[in-house]
Amino acid sequence: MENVLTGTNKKPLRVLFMSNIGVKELAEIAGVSTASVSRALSNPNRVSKRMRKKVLLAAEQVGYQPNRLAASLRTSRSGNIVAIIPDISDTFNSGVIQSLERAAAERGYSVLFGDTQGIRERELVYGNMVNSKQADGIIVFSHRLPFEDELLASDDFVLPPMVNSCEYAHSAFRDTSLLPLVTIDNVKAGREATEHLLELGHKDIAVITGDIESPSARQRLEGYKEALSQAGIPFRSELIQAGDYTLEAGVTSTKKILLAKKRPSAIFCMCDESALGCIATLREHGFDVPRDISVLGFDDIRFAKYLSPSLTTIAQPVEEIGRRCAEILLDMIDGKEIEEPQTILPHKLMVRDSTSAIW
Amino acid sequence: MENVLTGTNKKPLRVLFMSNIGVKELAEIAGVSTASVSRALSNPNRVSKRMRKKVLLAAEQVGYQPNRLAASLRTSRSGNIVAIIPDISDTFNSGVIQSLERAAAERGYSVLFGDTQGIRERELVYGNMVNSKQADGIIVFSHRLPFEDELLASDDFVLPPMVNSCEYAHSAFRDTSLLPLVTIDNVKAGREATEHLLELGHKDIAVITGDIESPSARQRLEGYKEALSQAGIPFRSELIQAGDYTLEAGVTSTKKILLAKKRPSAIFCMCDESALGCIATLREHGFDVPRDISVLGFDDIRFAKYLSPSLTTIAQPVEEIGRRCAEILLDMIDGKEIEEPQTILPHKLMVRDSTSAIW
DNA sequence: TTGAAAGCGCTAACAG
DNA sequence: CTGTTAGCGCTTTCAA
Repeated sequence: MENVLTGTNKKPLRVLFMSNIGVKELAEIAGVSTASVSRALSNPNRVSKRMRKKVLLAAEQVGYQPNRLAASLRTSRSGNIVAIIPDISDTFNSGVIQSLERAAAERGYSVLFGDTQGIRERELVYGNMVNSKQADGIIVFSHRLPFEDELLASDDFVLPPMVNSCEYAHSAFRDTSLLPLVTIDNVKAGREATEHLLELGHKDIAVITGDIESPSARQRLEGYKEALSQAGIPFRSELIQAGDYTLEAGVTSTKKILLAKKRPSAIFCMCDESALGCIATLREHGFDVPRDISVLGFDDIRFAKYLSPSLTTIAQPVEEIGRRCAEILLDMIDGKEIEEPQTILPHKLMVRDSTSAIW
Repeated sequence: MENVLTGTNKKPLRVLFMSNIGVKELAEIAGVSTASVSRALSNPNRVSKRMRKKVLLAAEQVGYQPNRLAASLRTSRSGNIVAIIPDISDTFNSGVIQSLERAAAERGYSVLFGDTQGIRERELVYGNMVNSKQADGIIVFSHRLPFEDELLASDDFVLPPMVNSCEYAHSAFRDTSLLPLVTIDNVKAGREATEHLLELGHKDIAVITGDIESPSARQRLEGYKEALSQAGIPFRSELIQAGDYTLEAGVTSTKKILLAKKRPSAIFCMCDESALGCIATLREHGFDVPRDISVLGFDDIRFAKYLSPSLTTIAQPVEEIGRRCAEILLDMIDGKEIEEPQTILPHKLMVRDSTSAIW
């Protein structure tokens, strides 16, 4: 199985993808030991300059490609992290993912991504990748821990390096208060969104929530209540529609809202995609936004400002959320102590054309 | 380093994440050989029922988790494929990715994704993951092969399992005619899009193209020319604006179009995101769509129909594209012969509200 | 600073 | 059908 690189010049029957040379062959070619090859390549400053040069040159010449699987097996570091995401095609998520991936790449890590569609089974599959050594850590985009309850309840089970993105994971079987997370102040954001509408003179403000199981949605609703209460306006539960952070929820919830006896003059949607569905539905039913009904979104997704009308919304620092998640997770993997588990990033109300004064 | 599982009952100083038991320990516990353990777990039908039962039970009891890295090293199958994508937050791409990932998961594969931002460097990094055995195959979303030209030019280098998604990769150094790809008939789609506008009475039809380097954009333009020529309308290059399949290109190209002496009555955008930017810009300049100018998109992204106006566009079978890409790639990895490298899927013109008759 | 050698955890001959 | 054993390609003691 010798080939051109080792001197034998007869054409091999079939050259596989690239020269399939390992440390051993490379060491032979360079005339050094495998240990030196490994060191020269992975710990360049632990060998002499000459050695380094010799090895690097040989590696270059034969197009040596280290087998990272073997290295991982030996070092028990896979160099992968896994991102567990309910829906990767969601515009807000994909923005976070993008910066996440970039930040991870900068530190030499790749991102495996698992789109779970919210299916428990699939969460478990991806959560298990750390067990099976395919990944060194996990970024969770949902509020559920990707492990069997049985496992979570066990004392023998310690959570692997893990970071929560934009959510507060909780479990009946495990204290998650120390789980690092990167998010915004959702209560405050919900309050500010509502205050904006109140300032415009709206009193009947409907809400299309995110997944009501999710702490982020509950917190935003909390903020809504706070703002209402501060303005002396009673909370009316019939104005609240349970959604799930999707475009479709925006559509169906809006239809329900339109059936109510007293129509609200404004709708606070807990994500921009829902707002998009909401506006489309309102238009379909003959209502103009914002003239007849104001709509306020959440996230400030990439094209919120290009919609018609451009969307008033709460901007989340997508890029920074992703980056911080990666940084914290990689720090954990490196064994660093995380001083402050909760990273609360600033949000910002973006006032555009989908909201207007009621008179 | 014995622990509870092996009988010693003193609490270990620190229990690592899960019982760190390997085939060897498991074999001992089950009272069989490591080979049998491996077989029972990976090739259940190659062992007796009793053996299977015994091993599975023991594995269950101790919470055995196979180290997939080790298995991969041994079998030289990583179980990963890598998707090389210019921009993962692009709505069309993320739709394809989603189904791709699902289809891969069904066959036991995970998807590593690399967002390249169109940067050559990063393409090479991800392309190299097959060399380093981290992935078994590649799905390329761009028209560039993710390998150094030097490598491509070399006879010793054979392409790894690879599939092109929605594009025709080409290289000056390598014949890519046999590279499997999954796409639609872009020429025909471009023609049909244009014909739709012609039928509505439009004669001055501007185009905002995709990346002009990309075959898909060229083909769509080809179709545009064909339709024009068939209608006896001369092609005018000043109507063509070079874009790059982004929202921002839609904005800037539209501004340029509006500066022209003779304003077109319709604009054909080669992707929906560009169309979104186009429409927003037209509106900003006081033009109503479709009354003043018709706009036609491409892709039929998830929310095209919810935009205002809802977007007339060419629908691509996103779900099927992703699935087919995965299937073909995995077949290649499994060594199956691919009978037909080109998979051309049907597209469909979706007529909505952003286009209308000129009179 | 370098080399020899052990072994990460698994699978796959091969032999029984 | 089951067990013994030899590695996959790398890193990392340990000794020189």
